[in-house]
Amino acid sequence: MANPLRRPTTREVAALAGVSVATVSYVLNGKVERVGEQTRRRVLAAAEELGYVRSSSARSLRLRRTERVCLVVGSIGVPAYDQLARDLSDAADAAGHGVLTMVVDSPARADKAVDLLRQHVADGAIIAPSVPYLSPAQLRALADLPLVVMSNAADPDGFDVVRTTEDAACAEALDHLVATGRRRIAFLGHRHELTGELPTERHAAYLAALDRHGLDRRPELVVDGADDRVAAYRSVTALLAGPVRPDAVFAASDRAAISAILALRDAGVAIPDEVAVVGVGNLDEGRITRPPLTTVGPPAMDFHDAARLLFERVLATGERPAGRVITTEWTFIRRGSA
Amino acid sequence: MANPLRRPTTREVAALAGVSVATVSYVLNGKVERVGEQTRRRVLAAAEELGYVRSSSARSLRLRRTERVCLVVGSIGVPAYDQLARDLSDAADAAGHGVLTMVVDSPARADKAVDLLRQHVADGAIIAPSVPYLSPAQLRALADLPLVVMSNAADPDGFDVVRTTEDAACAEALDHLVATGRRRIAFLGHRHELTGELPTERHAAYLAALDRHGLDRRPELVVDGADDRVAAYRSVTALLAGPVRPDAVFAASDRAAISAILALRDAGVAIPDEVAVVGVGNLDEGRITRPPLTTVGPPAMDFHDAARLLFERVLATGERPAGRVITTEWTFIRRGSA
DNA sequence: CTGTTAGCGCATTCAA
DNA sequence: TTGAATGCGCTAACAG
Repeated sequence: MANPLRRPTTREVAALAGVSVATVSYVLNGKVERVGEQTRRRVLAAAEELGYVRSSSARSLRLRRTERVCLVVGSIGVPAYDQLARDLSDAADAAGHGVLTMVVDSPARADKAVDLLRQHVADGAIIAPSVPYLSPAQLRALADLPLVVMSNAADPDGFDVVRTTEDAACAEALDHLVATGRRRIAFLGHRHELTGELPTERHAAYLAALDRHGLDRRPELVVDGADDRVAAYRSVTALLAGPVRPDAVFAASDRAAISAILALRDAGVAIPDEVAVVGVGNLDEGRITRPPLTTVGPPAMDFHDAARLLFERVLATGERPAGRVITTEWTFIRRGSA
Repeated sequence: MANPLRRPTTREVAALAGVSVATVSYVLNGKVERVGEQTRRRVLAAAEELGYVRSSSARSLRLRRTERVCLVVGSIGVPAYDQLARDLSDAADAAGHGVLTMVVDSPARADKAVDLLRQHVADGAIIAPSVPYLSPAQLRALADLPLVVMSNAADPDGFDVVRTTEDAACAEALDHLVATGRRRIAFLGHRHELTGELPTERHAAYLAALDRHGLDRRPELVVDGADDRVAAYRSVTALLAGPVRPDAVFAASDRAAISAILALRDAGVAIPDEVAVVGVGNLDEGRITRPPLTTVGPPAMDFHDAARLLFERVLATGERPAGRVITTEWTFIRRGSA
């Protein structure tokens, strides 16, 4: 198969430098106290000359750790993940670790990701929010690995959990819609929310709010679009031409909510007078829409806590910490669109 | 450091099944012809009972390959990368490989990525388009590894290159702007384009077009925003209030161009009559703006070719293929905004 | 059909 | 301060 490209080994470096492999290892790992300055320089020169690069497999095998962590996301192209990746990378840099990202966008990929993680491709992992397709059983299968799960659906079980109060915040947003007279509230969901296989909070919050206020559940008002700006735009446009004209749109993502605003404006619908719009996520982008987007989310995108939890686990030397829970406060953020 | 979680090994599985480690290996690797059905089942049962998972380090060390490939991107949150990740994952699935993604969003991260790649964390890699911070020298340092570089700035040198004709397409777009009477064309660039450290085609195409048509280069018309929708919106808004009011905006990304359209509309500026807008990338999202976005890009997002090149290299058994070049046709796509 | 054995490249103990 | 020897867990050649 793969061209097994031969790379120089410590043995060859040792030979060239006229020392033993042990000495090479000491030099390469900065055990300065164990080797003389002369030797050190000779080894470094030899390594340089041969273009030596250490083998991560051999090193990980010997060390029983990879010095890498993994970020598991549901898709690339989600703005919030960007910040998560940055915050995790910062923490990883500080710990001298690398960061690998895995994209899980189908059940098959979830299996593959779990396999790789169990095979110890990294020393720990953060499961980003809203990675569907990863079942509780799969999470449990990973519990040997230092793990931080960002989900409200998970309970700590050998791993840490980072939660949000989005449930309550969504409820508050929906209550607000009803309190301001909205009766035909549309829901713009993620694809996996609409198939009904995977339960999700935002859809559940929507249904609960309807029930709580005695409003009818109208299936024709529940449409697709939260993962895809174009789909969201089209869904809302279609809604306006449909049999039940909504007087509010509750979108499961800010991206979808922003598309909804564009669609409504293009259709000449007044926001929020005729149709109110609420998103979820508190993207910065919501500040530049007209009207500015009313949403539900954290006050600021900040994932340092999650990263910290992960590295506390990854670097833990003795007993593993018990499963911890951190809760990030989400609130209803009222701007102009509702 | 890391809790070196002890996992069962083939040896233990072998002991429990009452066979040798070789037999376990045969069973686990599907060498059906080498082992009897009875034994096979016993081994599988033992592995199951112990919760055996193979060690990727040990396996990679022995095999001299990881059965993983790497996707190197400049940031998460770029819509085009989404499709690239999908196309690469499809090819990887077919080859039984895993996909790891690395985010390179600073020179330091570029170094780290190059290190990991050289340490053979994967059997090959695709460098996505517009990953700045990766120097030609670093690319050369990686040339031992099967590599596909998506860049117009690179020449094949032990690796394959996937190019686009965006140069010509940008030129055509800019010529069109000038031909339709635009004289004060603003440029909305990526941050790394504006610092001047890293040359980029789109900025170069912009400057070349100005020169070609004898238009003044006006530094105040060159602004930031191509990486960030909010920044783009603000840049354009600021431009409208500035000393030199543009009559066209050439944005280095469609995301920025879309923000430009929003900003112009919010300011009551007619598009394209008063100000024309052109983006780069041909995102689907450009179809839902008002007016629809005029852009430069490929007819469709499709990265199968790049993925194919990579796996041809990764799976190549004999001689490595010489560096190949594939060129993707980009065109000027005229819709409503210019 | 199954077992024995020799490394893959590296870090580390123990002697010198 | 340095070197020789050992083994991390796995696969594959060879022997039986």
